[in-house]
Amino acid sequence: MAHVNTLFMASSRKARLYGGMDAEERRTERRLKLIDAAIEVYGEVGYRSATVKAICEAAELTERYFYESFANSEALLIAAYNHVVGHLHEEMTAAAAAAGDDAEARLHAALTLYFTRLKEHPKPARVFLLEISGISPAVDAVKLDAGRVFSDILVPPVLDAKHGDRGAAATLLSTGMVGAVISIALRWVSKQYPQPVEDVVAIAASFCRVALAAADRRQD
Amino acid sequence: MAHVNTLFMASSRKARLYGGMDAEERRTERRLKLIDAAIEVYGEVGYRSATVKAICEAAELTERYFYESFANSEALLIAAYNHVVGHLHEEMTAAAAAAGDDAEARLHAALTLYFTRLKEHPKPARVFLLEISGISPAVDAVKLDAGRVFSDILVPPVLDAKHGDRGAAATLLSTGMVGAVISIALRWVSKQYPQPVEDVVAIAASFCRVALAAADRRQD
DNA sequence: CAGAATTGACAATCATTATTGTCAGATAAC
DNA sequence: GTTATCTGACAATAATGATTGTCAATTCTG
Repeated sequence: MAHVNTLFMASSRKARLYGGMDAEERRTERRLKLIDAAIEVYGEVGYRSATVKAICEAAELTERYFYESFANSEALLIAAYNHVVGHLHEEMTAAAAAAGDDAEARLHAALTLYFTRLKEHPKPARVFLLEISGISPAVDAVKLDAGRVFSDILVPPVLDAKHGDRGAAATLLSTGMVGAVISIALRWVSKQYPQPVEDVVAIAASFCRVALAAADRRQD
Repeated sequence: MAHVNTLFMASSRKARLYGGMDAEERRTERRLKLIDAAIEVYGEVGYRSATVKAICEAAELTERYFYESFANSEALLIAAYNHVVGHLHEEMTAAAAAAGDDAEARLHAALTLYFTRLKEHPKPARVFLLEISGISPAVDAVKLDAGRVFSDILVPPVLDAKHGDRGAAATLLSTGMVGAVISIALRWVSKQYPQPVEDVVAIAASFCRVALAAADRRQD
């Protein structure tokens, strides 16, 4: 941000063009290239062994641009994670919506999309299943948040009428459900997809049904 | 090992006593002190920020003795993990055995012991729930192994008569079950035990029942 | 007590990588 | 073509912590 020419920002005139893009476009392009490179490199060697230098080389950019877009390594990990997971969650939501109103059918559709994408893209899969664990409190918080979204897509929450909030038991139920699904995914991915998608979906769904049934009971 | 006086090892004569202990006793005592100190320090600041120096200070030993007992930091983490988890598994097995023959009752007893210990010992709990994730392939393998043992205690495996092995689906089921229980434990611990033990046990058990039911079906 | 083994304190080395800084060459605007 | 801006390569700095080495003090044996 410090690099932007603040002198001319206020005027309506665009910044100087390079390769047909103005300054801001170039910056966001570089940012995206770094995120893609990060996913690639994390997928190869893991976050912990991924040096800033290696990521920059993969992105065909120099360290200078790394620090233009990210405060530090961890910020890039978080950005990459949100990039991958945000997109996946959008797709899952769409798949669930397309499956109609039946909770079972929606669950099945969302899970099928999830495991299908996991199989199609092993490297991003690695990023958000493996690399994200135990880095720092900040990263943990991001992961926790994503878990909540994931859970809400699979089994839409039933709000406690009294408190306008979900109860403590419901929180543990979705935690368990997400933990089960992620663990299954993790093993499936790291064993290089031994079972067909449908089989894995069926097993994952059986754990989701625990939360689903509890939600139904709470509805009454 | 290189420090042991090999010249006199072969003879039946004990090594020189210090503080009433012979050389080997002193070594294993130091090793244990290091493991205890590691659990303490990991519990305070986390594995990642735990320096060798800090652990040695907590153990009231110097770095020299660290490298006498462990090749590196990671080796100590693994030893500490196995120490904690091994003991816990023994207790769980005993609790299950004491509960008789009913699968449900055994499951309930094992889970109750598990969550009770978690609450009694927050620091060791941290070590094997949090600190163990994503350190290295070697550590992951240790964790995977412990997961298998944990699963077998909760829901004893039904072996496939044909292959003398559990099927692929059964593996994913136990993975999911363990993932659910661990995730629930993780959140419960990190939120400082908001619910009573029985409630948490009940929720965890509902996920275990998925695997239990599947095992029963396979039995027929 | 004399001598050997053992211990504790601490310095020295070594390795790794993030982060900042410099500068020459490339590119666009006028 | 000239100048200001932007870019890429790479060096310099800094910080951290693991690992090894040294040496004097302590504790045992005979």
